[in-house]
Amino acid sequence: MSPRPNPIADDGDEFRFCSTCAFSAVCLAQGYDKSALRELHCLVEHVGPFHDGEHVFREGEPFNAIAAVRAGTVKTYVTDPAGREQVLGFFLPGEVIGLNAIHQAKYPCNAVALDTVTLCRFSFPMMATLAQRMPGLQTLLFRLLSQDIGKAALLAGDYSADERMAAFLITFSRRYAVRGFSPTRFALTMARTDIANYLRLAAETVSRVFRRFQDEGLIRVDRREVEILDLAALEERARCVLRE
Amino acid sequence: MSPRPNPIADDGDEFRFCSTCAFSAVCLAQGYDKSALRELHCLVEHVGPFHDGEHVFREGEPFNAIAAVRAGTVKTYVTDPAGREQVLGFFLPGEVIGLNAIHQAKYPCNAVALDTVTLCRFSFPMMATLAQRMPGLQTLLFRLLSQDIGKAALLAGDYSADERMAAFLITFSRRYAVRGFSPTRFALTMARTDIANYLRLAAETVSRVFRRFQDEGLIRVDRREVEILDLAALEERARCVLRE
DNA sequence: CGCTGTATTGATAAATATCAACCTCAGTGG
DNA sequence: CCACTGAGGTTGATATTTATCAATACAGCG
Repeated sequence: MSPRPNPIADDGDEFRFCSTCAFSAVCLAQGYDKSALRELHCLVEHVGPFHDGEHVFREGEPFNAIAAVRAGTVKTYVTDPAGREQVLGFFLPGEVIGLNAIHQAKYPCNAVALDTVTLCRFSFPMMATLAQRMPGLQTLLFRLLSQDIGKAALLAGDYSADERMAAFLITFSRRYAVRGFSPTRFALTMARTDIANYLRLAAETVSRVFRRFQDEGLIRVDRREVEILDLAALEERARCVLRE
Repeated sequence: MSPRPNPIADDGDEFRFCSTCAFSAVCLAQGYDKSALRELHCLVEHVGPFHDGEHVFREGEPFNAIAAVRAGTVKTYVTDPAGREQVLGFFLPGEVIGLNAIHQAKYPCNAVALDTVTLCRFSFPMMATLAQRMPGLQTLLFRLLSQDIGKAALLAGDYSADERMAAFLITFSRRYAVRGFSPTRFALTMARTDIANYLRLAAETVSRVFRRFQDEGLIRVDRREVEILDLAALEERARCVLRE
């Protein structure tokens, strides 16, 4: 799919989580004993791989588990009654999908693999029960949920195509950086149409903004490979979206 | 402020929550005994009134409590580095504000009263602790948080001015209806500029769409009073946003 | 009454979408 | 090995939506 290997979280084992996983810090940081650790591990089920285009879940399916992306990229989207697709988000290794399904007890959107995806699936009912006894886990869940409210609101604002594109690139840069990958050089795993749809732009506009950014020396784009040449300048453009 | 009295939730007492409050159902539905009920009540602090334009909290302030709106309307918004305001949402009686602050332990946005607002404030740390022993409360919190992720994503999509305005009116209609008020006749408590900003439109566009809807017989608008004349037709226009 | 802030209306401008053509690359199969 | 093919991407010309600017209306209030 992409010219360089996809970022992949290192696999966990019986006593360690995958290092990039959102849940990895819970036990250790809180100083839980081995039995609590093991209990949490019991909830984890490694699933996949899902291949490019395969669905992880579909809108309306009963919800029973959230999942941390272990490798690959997941796209979530909905389709309106007229069949128009609306991309809701992209999820990289270490990020959690399915949190928006708790409310209705069924998935409110579709989730599809953009490349080869593996997941760590956690039974949500069991996790909630365990969270009763593990304040740290409960706190983590509250935080993850709260964080997603903010994320969803980020790009909802009224910003120009340039501002949204810059913010898009910066968030990916940072999300890769957190997981130990280069913040200035990465491969976008999604098509231009997906980026466009996510940012409420036409695919042609995405092309044009990429070109403009390249002509201005901000980035270098080759197919889906992106190199950020002037991170500071790009951040400056994204400032109003990211509010810094 | 508005020509008719604002919707107000009936006050709770030591043993009952305000009837429209999101938290009212927790105890009774779960069959908790009086002591648990009293514990939850101990967390509640009635605050306000806040008057039109007064801030309930401001961006960056330390977070320690979520609050259910008891009366009035709260607007949340952020301002970007250039000083441009971005309205994030409006909160009616029974709805909960502050959920997006858990993540960073400080409020990520401003909250301001649009009319006379009273709140029931709940200490979040205490609530989280109590939720350890009350599965129903934990579940409610998870649900409220999850729900807000979806709400934030609703209007983030790429829809026309008409579609967004229709969806805006329909959601208010339904939210009032849930609280026992007329779904077809209500007063908008916010200015046109706020509606416009929230929907990523110019205030002039809001005026024009209102006029068009009125000319088409969908609604009747007089200042901030709205009457929905053809609910079905309006819902039809909002369908793609609400996905029904 | 006249002021002030909010809302409406009309004319024009700007941003972005749409349409159409073309390019490029990775497969694919002769 | 190489032409064919098709999906994804780019580019240019034009259309459309919505914003912006400017003027006016209108209610609320001292």
